[in-house]
Amino acid sequence: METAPEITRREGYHHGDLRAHLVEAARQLVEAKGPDRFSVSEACRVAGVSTAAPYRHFKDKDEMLVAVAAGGMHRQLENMLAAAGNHAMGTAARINGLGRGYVDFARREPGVFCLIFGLTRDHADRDELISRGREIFEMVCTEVAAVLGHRPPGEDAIQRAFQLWSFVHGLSFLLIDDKLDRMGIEVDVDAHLVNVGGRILAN
Amino acid sequence: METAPEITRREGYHHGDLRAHLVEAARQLVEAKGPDRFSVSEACRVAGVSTAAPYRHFKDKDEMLVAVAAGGMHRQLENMLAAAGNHAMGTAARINGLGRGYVDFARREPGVFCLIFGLTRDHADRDELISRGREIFEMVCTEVAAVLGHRPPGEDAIQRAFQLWSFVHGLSFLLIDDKLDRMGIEVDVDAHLVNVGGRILAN
DNA sequence: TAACATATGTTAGAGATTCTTACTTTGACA
DNA sequence: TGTCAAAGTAAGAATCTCTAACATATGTTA
Repeated sequence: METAPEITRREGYHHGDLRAHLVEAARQLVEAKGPDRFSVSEACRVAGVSTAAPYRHFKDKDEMLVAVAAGGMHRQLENMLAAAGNHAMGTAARINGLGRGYVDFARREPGVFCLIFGLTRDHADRDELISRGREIFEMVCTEVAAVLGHRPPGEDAIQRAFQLWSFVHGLSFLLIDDKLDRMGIEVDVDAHLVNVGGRILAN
Repeated sequence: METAPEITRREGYHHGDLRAHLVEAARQLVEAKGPDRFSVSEACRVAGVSTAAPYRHFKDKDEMLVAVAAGGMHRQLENMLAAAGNHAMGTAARINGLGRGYVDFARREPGVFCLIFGLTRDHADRDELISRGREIFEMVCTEVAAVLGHRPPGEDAIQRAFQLWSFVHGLSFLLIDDKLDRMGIEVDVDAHLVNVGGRILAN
C-alpha cells in the first residue's frame, strides 16, 4: 500500500519527487473542486513549482488525470479487499463486502470516482486503467464462482459478476452528491447490497 | 415532444431564437467532444454569434449546460415511455421496456448522459434537474407498484424501484465508451435487463 | 578533478477561454 | 414617428494549457 506523500513545498531548486507530489496535489484538487474544475496551474501552486514544471513529468493535463485515476483504482481495490477481508472465501457475505468496499470508495472519493468512470473522452493512455479494471473484475469473477461452487469461473459466474458490478456501480453514482436527498429518497445501502446481491447470486 | 431546432446561422442582427439555437449547438458539441471539452466560444462559432451573446440568455457556462442536461432528461423520459409503450401496465415486460429505454438513451447520447449524471459539482440551478428526476422516479415507482399489485406505491415498491434504477444506471455507465470491449467483456443487455429485472421484482 | 551529459527546474510568452463592461443596433409600441 | 427595452457587438481582464529557451543540480567519464 503506497502512502500518499505529504504536500510539502520544496526547498532547493529541485523538488525531490515532484511527480508524486503533483499527483497528490491533483487528487486533492479533483476531490475539492471536481474533475472538471481541476487545473494544472492550481496543482502547481499547491506543490510550489512553476506552471511549466509538470510538463517534465506528464505529456499534458490528461496524463496527469490518468495518474490520479490509476491511483484511485488502486485504492478502490484495496478498499474492496479490506471490506471483504473478514469473511471466508465462497460466502455471500464476502461478495457483499466487496460491494460495500466499492460503494464506500465512491462515497469517500467522489471526485476521483467520477474521474475514473464519468468521462466519455479518450484518455491519452487508458491502457493502464483498462488493465487495472480487468484485474478487479477478474477477482470478482473468481469470488462469485467460489460462491456458486464453480471453479474456475465459467460464463455464468462472469455474467453474474457483471450484474453485481452494474448494480454497485449505479448505486455508487446515485449516492454521489446530494441528489437523492433532494429528491426525498432515503437509502439503506447495506440492505440493498444484501438484498440485490442475494437475488443475483441465488438459484 | 419538442423537436430539436436546426442549427442555422442567423441572417439579420437579431437571431430569432438564440437561446434554443445555443442549447442545440451545445448539445451537439457535448456529444461530439464530451462535456468536459465543451466550450462556450465554440458553441458561439457554431451558432454564428459573438462570444458575448450567450450571456444575455445564460448566467454562465454552467447554466448553459444545465439547459442541455434538462433537455436530455426530457428525451430520456420520452425514450423510456416509448420503449414501454407496447406493453400493458402491470407487466414485467413493461418495466423491462422502461429499463431498455433508459439504457438506450445513455448509449445514444453518452455525452449528455454523462453531463446529467457524471458530475460532482453543484450546478448553479439544479432544482430543474432534481424535479425532472423525481418525476421519472415516481413514474417508475408507480409502474413497479402495479406489477407488485400494490397501489399506490408503498415502501416496498419504492425500494425495488430504486434497486432497478441502480442497476440500469450502472449498466448504462458501464456501456458508455469502449471500456468493456477493451476489457474483453461481452454483454447481452436485454438478457441482463430481463434477468435482473425479474429477480428484483420476484417474490 | 575538469568537462560533459542528462534530468529537472524557471521565466517568458503564444494562443484560447470565460466572463464583464460599455456601446450599438433592432424592432415593437405608444 | 420617437422612444425604449431587448439583444446583439467589440474590447479587454483574468485565467488556463502548453512550448521554447535558459538555468541548475547530479552523475559520469577522461
